Amino acid sequence: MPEPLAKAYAPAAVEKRWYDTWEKDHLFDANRPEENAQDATGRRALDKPPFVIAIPPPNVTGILHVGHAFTFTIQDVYTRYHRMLGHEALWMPGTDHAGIATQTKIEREMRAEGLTRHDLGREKFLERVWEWKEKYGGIIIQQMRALGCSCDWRRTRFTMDPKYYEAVIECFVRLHEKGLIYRGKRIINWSPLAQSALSDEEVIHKETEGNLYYFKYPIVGSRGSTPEYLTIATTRPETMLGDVAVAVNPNDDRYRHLVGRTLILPLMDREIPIIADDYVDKEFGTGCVKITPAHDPNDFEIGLRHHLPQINVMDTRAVINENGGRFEGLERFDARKRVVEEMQLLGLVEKIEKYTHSVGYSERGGEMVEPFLSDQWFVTMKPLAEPALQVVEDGTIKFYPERWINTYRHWMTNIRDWCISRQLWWGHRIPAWYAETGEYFVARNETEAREKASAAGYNGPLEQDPDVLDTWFSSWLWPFATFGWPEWNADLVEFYPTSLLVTGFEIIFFWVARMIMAGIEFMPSIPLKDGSPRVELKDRIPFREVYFHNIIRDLQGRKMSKSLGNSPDPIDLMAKYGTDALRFTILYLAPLGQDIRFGEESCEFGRNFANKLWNATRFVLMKRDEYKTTHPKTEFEREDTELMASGERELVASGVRRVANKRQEGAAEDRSFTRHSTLATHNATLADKWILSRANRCARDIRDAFARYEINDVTKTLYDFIWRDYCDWYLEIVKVQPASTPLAVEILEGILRMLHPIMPFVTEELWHALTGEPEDVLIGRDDYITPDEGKIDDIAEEEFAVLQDTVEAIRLVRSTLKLAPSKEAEIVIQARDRSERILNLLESSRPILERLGNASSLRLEANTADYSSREYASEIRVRTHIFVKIEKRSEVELSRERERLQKELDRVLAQIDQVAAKLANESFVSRAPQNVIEKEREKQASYRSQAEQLRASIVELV
RNA sequence: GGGCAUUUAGCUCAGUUGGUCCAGAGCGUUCGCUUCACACGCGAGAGGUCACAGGUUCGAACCCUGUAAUGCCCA
Repeated sequence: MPEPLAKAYAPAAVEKRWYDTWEKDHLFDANRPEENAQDATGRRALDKPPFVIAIPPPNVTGILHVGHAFTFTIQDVYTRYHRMLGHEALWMPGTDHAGIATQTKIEREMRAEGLTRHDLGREKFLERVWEWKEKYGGIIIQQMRALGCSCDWRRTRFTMDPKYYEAVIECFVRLHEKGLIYRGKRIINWSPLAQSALSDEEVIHKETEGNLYYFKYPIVGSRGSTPEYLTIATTRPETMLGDVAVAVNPNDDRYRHLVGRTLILPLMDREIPIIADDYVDKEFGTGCVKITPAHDPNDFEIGLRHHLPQINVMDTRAVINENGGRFEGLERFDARKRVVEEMQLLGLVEKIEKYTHSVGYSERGGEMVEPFLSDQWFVTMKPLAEPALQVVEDGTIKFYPERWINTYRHWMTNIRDWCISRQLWWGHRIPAWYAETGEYFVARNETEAREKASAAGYNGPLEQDPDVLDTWFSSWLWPFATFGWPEWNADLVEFYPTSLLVTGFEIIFFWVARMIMAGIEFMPSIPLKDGSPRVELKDRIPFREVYFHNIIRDLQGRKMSKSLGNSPDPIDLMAKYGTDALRFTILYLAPLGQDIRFGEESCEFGRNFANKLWNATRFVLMKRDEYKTTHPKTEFEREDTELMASGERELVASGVRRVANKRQEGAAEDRSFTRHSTLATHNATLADKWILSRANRCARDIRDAFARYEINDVTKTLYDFIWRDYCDWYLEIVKVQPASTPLAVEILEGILRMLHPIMPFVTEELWHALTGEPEDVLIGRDDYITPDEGKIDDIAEEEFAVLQDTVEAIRLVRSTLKLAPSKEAEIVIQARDRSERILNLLESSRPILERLGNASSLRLEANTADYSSREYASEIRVRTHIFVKIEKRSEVELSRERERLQKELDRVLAQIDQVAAKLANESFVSRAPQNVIEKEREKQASYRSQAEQLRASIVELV
């Protein structure tokens, strides 16, 4: 017998114990088809349909924040849900190497020791990174365990694992062979802090206050004594050192005559041409644009069109170099100041205006990005983008919410080439080897490179490109490289494409789009299970559904950030409120496609709910024990005896049959609330039918909400059903209707299963308390509840509503009379309109009315007589009229009663006016559907009689 | 500048294909309760011109148009 439950739920011990048990029992471990494969074609190795989620790998440097807790909870819920639905559920965990973040972290550490990476050299530096990774890289994985994540930890992957590394290199080589990777001198986004190139996606544009400087460039060969000038406008004066031309629009009449002439570039005293180009906006500034091909992407394009030189005036630290003449050695912002000062001294500054414009900043380092001309590697994106757009457009991959298709489409149709080289050491080194001749050879390794070189007639020394690849260039392979691509294996064949991707929309370009491209591009090399080629797009895509969740904000709507200190540590929250509480709260607050406002105190909500569930179970256990002592021959016992006789399974004296290994027994699938017995269906009272109806309605609604990825709806539906229906009403009724105890037990057991994916710990604990199952039988292996829609009973719900309404009316009267709950009262209930049906209904639920209304005597009658308002306080409802007898009432009480009734009367009268107006409206009567009109008529009649009775009562009170 | 969202009770949000629930819940608030699971609780209240202006309709929180505010993405 389990220990009696404590009075309040204390999560800490429970969580640790169950998580350990789950891991020990391999609950999270998906079947390994490669171990079971029958033959080389991997003939169906899984006996269940797979459900697979590949985790968006967190940075190996990361620690868990609330945003992680949110996204991981969603993934865990779906994984556990599908596991219980009978799928081979696999949640594939891992981390990425986070090139820039990790390298800067280590470098910062080394700076404290007065070291730079160059002091160590590449090899030693990488050793140090690996050491660090081994030591601290697992923190977030441990934290995910605390969160309850049911990942298959045996399969944990890291983007720098040797096999994964090979996959990345393979991908590079194949794309290069296909001509989709090229090396070139282009303007890229340069991060002076990281000393590396960034992709367009790693740059954040922010409106920034700055100045627009108007500089005068003297025109060569000006006639007359006064020099002629052309005025250009720029936000980055320092780049003028690298100017090679000034451009005007060819249709600009102001300057047309000057095209072809030259200017003196001040400060540098260089002669530069005036050119005409369509790119120039006549309206902006003066209509004259300085052209600096080495420091602006647009100027770069113009430079190419006009065959202009590219003068790079900065080094990689954004310090002016030897091309900047006497400005050499100045940092970019100092250079800006000096340039402006000197131009002012020369009298060449026309004006300086305040100007707000968009400036790029590094997503990581936060510093201003410098457009920079350098040799980098690029992926040609257009050919990859086309099919990737198609599969989303045609629904082969579904987005939730759907509207993200627009964003996706926009990016895909305006896609630019992807700069994938990074000037770092930590990452996948670019597999290109350079010859002294300047030629280069892309190969899987140095040996292969040498072969290629000698085939090309070169046998001299080779040097590998020092740069590494963008981290995203490895993570775009995640959904298949984690399964061992490019090698064929049964895992890959069984589990790819994955089922669901759960991620934030902020990485839709970084990652989602690119994974789709990579899947389509690379998966054709892996044949399908039956050995046939993987040609169709639906077999090549990396996932079938994408759930974009939004970000978590604080209660003021601000983004969570370390610097604001408004980001609570999930580990603290779990310790304080319980992991289940955190999980439940976050999900409850998370409508699909909307930001979530979250504060630490929000967790009280989930904690209270967990505690409510805990106490409900305590109560049910208590009632069950009572029931068994007073009903020795109960359904429980009967069932147990029968089962024992049949020798089918071990029995527990719990009222809930053991379900362990049920699937293996090939028993008929019954996943409904009443799978354990038929006791719920015979002798069912109204309340029994009602709770069964509500339970199945709840099960149906959450199934639908799961399918729509409206997971907050799932939690809301469960919360309302469990607290409002089951606890508030049904358990109260069990107190007066002990015969309903077995059903209450069954419903509770079903509740625990429905809730388990969301609150895994408390439900596991309570389920064992309820069923008495041994530790190795887990709720997470049991079946999820399947709604029995035949049990959804509208009539029972409608009838029960009358009962609820009547009880609430009694409570209202008692409350306004300030009758203490301990004080019993004489109560009369009349069925209005002499309704036999209502009368019978109330009669059959008499004990409930007596108990919940706390009546010493209860009379039920058709409305034959009115009771004196001076003796009886009353409340009128649509179906019933309630009287509560009062012994002696003061004038104050009488007037309070009168007030309440008057208020009700006013409301009813207003209703009558409304209805009357409708019915008097000829177009309503002639055009509205018959049933709507009918309802209005009924309403009118009902309101009228209510008003009548209210008036009568009031009159008596005066 | 383009696009996507949001705007309902003091706060956070529900509101299903326009017609019942007098527009709901949680938190907060007021009143009353140690009623034999739960004070992390129970019962009863107060509190909303459903952002604004038009339109469609017999009927609009819901559909259409416009405006405003806020947020995000892209340029």
